[in-house]
Amino acid sequence: MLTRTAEHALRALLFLAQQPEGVLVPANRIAQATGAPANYLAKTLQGLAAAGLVRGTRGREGGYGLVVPASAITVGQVIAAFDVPSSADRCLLGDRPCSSAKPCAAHVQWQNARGAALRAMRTVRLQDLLAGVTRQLAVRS
Amino acid sequence: MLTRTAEHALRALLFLAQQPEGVLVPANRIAQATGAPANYLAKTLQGLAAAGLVRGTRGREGGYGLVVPASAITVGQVIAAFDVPSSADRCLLGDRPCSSAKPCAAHVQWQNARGAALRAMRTVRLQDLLAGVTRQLAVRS
DNA sequence: GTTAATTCGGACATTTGTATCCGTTTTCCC
DNA sequence: GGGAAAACGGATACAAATGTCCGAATTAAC
Repeated sequence: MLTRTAEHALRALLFLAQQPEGVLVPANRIAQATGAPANYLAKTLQGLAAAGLVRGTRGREGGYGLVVPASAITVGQVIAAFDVPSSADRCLLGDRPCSSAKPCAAHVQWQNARGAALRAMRTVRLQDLLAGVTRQLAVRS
Repeated sequence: MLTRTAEHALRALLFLAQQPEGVLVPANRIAQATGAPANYLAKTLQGLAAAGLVRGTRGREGGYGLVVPASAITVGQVIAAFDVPSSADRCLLGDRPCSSAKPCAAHVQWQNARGAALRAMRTVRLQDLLAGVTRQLAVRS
């Protein structure tokens, strides 16, 4: 369902979404809070930054923060930020290449099925997952 | 969406579903028809046999055939036959373990979202993907 | 300025998924 | 019974994902 990297990313984003507006959290702290390997999460966060979901600020008192509100980020976006450029879709039936232009007999049905699964992920926003979570107070050490 | 192994498996099953009832097809032939690496597909087919979806018959004139009709196999089953025993679901929020018994705040929402995506795959049967495919005649060399 | 805290970026190590190879066993055909 | 065709099953090789390490570059505090 979720690649491991995307799962780390999702946790990190959910954690950031619980921070008060404008507060930056360093990668180390995020890793500690979400239980992700710190060094790897650092890379993952850079990926999220490249995708425009978070912004990293260097230097002392720096860290990461959401660029976009949690109501505007879907799980589908998070997944999409980490999947490969999608290997030129092979035909479900046999060897030949399969495109919308020259579809195989199963093409449309398969597209529909995949679409339904993706839609399910695209319709869930981070905010939805946080329903019932009381916004965390700003507690800095 | 689909792991590569599951994709091979799905193609193999769809190919078998197009065979006339009772006809066995050797793994080599399936691999050739679906464009999968022959040696690896052999292993994959053993997995499908273990899952009870196909049956392998040894010896000359042997091969693989569906155990269950295409109308009774869902894409979800094929996926499930090849994913890991599902690493004890970690909580979406933070480090602690998360279960239905002691759910985190995001637990229910996340379960629902995953459920919707899985349901989309479970509702697609192989037969649905083969709509519009004329059943292939038995042409043995 | 100097120092500490932080993101950046590359190089490397480890693990897991994918693929290959080869011998063994079973079964049919002659 | 002997040979060929096939599924089994283990050992190994390759590739990609995941995780680790370390030296920059940047920024704020003092």
